[in-house]
Amino acid sequence: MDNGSKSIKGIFEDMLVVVNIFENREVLRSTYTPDHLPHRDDQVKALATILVSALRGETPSNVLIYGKTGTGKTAVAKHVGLELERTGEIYGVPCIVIYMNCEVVDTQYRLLASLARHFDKEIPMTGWPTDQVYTEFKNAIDKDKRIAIIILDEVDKLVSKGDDILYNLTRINADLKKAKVSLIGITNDLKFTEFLDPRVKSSLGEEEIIFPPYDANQIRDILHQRAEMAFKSSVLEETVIPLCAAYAAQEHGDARRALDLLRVSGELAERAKAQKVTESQVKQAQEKIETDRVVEVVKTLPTQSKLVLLSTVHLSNNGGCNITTGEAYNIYKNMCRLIGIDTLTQRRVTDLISELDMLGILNATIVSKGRYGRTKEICLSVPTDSTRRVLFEDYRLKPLETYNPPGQMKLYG
DNA sequence: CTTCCACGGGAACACTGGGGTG
DNA sequence: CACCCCAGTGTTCCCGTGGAAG
Repeated sequence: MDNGSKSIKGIFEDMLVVVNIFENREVLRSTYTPDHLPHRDDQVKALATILVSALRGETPSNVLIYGKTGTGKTAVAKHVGLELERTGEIYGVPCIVIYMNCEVVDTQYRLLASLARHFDKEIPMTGWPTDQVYTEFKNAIDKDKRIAIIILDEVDKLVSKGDDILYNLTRINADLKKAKVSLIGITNDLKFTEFLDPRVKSSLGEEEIIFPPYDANQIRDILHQRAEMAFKSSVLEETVIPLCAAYAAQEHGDARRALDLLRVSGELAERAKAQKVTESQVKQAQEKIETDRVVEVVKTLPTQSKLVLLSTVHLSNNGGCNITTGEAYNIYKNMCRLIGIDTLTQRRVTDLISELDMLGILNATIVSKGRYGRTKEICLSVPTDSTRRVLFEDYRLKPLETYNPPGQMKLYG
C-alpha cells in the first residue's frame, strides 16, 4: 500500500465507516410527537375532560394553556387533538382540529386566510378586505354540522397587533348555524391576558391549564424514553443523560433544549467517530448550540441592524461596556455614508438596538447620567472577533473591514 | 431647581404586492 | 388598461418624560 492511494481512499473510507450510533435521530427533534408524554398525564386528562363535550355534540369551553417553552404544551395539545379527531370518527361525531402557529401566521388577514384554506377555499395572499376573508371562512366552516377546535399556538404573538381577531373568533359561534367553534390558546407569556380586551379575556380563558416546568428528574425520564428509540443500545455513557437533564433544568426546565443537547452530543460523537457519547461531548454540544444560534441570528439580520451591531462591536473593542447610543449612532452614520446606504434616524436605531437586546446579542440598560442626560448603556454579550467575522461575510459590509472609528483616544483609566 | 440627552409611545406616511371594477 | 381599495411593514416626525449631576 503506497501512501498516496491510501490517503485518497482514506478520505472516503473514513466517511463510510461511520460508527452509526443513531437508530433514528428524528425522534430527538422537537417536531416529533411521541405516543406517550411522560409527566404530562394530568394536563392530558385536564384537556381531554374539557374537550370531551365535543363528542357529545356540545361546544367545549375555550381553553388557555400557559407554560414556559419546552414544557410540552404544543405536544399535549396536538396529541389530545389527534385523539379527539380519531374518537370522533369512531362515534360518528365530526370533530376537526386545526393547528395554527401564530408566530408564522401573525396577522388577522393571514390567520383567517389560512383557516379558510383549511376548508379548501382559495384566498389570495393579499388584496381582499379582511371581513371578506372572514365571511369566506365562516361560510366554509358552517357548511356542515361539526365541531371545530382551533389551536392557536403562541397566541401572544397575535395579540401584539391588535386583539380584534381574537374578539371576532370568540364571537363567531353567534354567526354560525350548524358548526361550532372552540379555541385553544397556547402561550408562554403568563401576563399576556393583562393587555387583552376584558371580553376576550373572559371568553378565551374560560378554562386554564398550567404547564409547570419539568424538573431534572422528569427531563431525565423524557430523555430516557426518547434515547431508547433514538440511539443504538448502550452507546450512551451513564452520565450523559443526567448531564443533559441538569443543563436543561437550569434553563427553566426546557425539554426541547434537553433533546437538542442530546441530539447534538450524539452528532458530535458520530462525527468524531467515537463508539460512545461521552460527558465531554455534552459540554461541547452545549457550547455549539449557543454559538450556532448566535451565528445564525447575526447572519440573518437585516443590513441596517448589522451596521448598528458593527458600530457597537467597533466601540467595545476599545471601550468595554459603556457605549452610549449617541456614540454608536455617530459611527453608524459614518459607516452608512462610506458604503452608500441611507442612514436611519436615531429614533429607529434605538429600536434596532432594542431588538438586538431582545435577541440576546446585546445588553442594553437605560441609565441616567444626570446632567449629561439619559441614554442606553450598551454592552456586547457575544465575542467581538467572531461577530466581526460573521458580519463581514455580508458583501455590503466588506468595505468596512478596514474602517477605524475616529476618536479612539478616550480611554478611561 | 434646572438642565440635558436620549427613551419610547403614537400618529402619519411611503411603499409593496395584491384584488376588484369600469 | 387605468384606477382605486386593502393589509401589512418599515420608517420618520413629534413630543412628553425620567432622573441624577450640577
